[in-house]
Amino acid sequence: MIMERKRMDCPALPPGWKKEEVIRKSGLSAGKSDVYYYSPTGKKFRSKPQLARYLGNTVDLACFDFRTGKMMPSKLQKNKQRLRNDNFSLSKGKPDLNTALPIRQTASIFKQPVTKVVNHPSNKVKTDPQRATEQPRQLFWEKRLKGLRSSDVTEEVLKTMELPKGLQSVGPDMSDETLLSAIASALHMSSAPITGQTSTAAEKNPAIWLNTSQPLCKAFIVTDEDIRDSLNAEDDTETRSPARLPKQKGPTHRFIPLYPIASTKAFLFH
DNA sequence: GTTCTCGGCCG
DNA sequence: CGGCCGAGAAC
Repeated sequence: MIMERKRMDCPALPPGWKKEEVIRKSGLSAGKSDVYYYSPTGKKFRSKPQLARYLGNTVDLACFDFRTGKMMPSKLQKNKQRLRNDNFSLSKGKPDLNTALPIRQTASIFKQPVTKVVNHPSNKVKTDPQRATEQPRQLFWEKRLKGLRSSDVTEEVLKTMELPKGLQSVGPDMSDETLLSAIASALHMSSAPITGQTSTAAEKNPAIWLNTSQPLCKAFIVTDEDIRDSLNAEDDTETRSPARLPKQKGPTHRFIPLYPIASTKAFLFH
């Protein structure tokens, strides 16, 4: 009579890794269970530290739950380090969303917020009330969103989304992953229209011409058809299909979000 | 010898 | 209470 001795595939680990749960059948701890993992070569692992030692940097186990075998983003919050908070919460926009984005990262080992001085007794710069509330942002700060994933309320890590081919990245990191993070963040941070980088100069030399209030993507066009497709995709929560490639002809609307952003706790940050 | 299993420590 | 690992039992 073989109890649950199946070696199950473990999707959170690289292909070939198996997980096994063994119920203790006697002794004081009868009924408890032990969890083991098997590498593709068959080596047995019986603790998370042991697993981490073996995998090294190849897999980030920070949010890996050894017992369940799943990625649990809440594990990240373990850090007793104070949450750097609310540099963005003062800004207008979508206050109901619990999203704290990374603040400026400097060459120093400490992450330091910065304040823009817009008026000072010894200078004659006029206060621009519109700019005064705006937080200075680090150029290409979106790069640091790389590797971070969103999760739903059950803490399942969501599948990533495909982006329309018509969306193109700008800047030093052209990966789709960062592009998606940049756009999603832009939608959360402000109710202002998302246009992408409308200046073509930004594409040629983003370090100089980048509009930091817009995400790191080229300007794009959204058609009526794209909007219809996007709304249809909303019904299909399982296979959330990507919005279609923006067309360049026909009646066009700018400034429409391409996706209904998944109703999640959005991005969890380290 | 290796593998399996439960005890028990420690956080 | 649960994760981790030691060590005796089983093979």
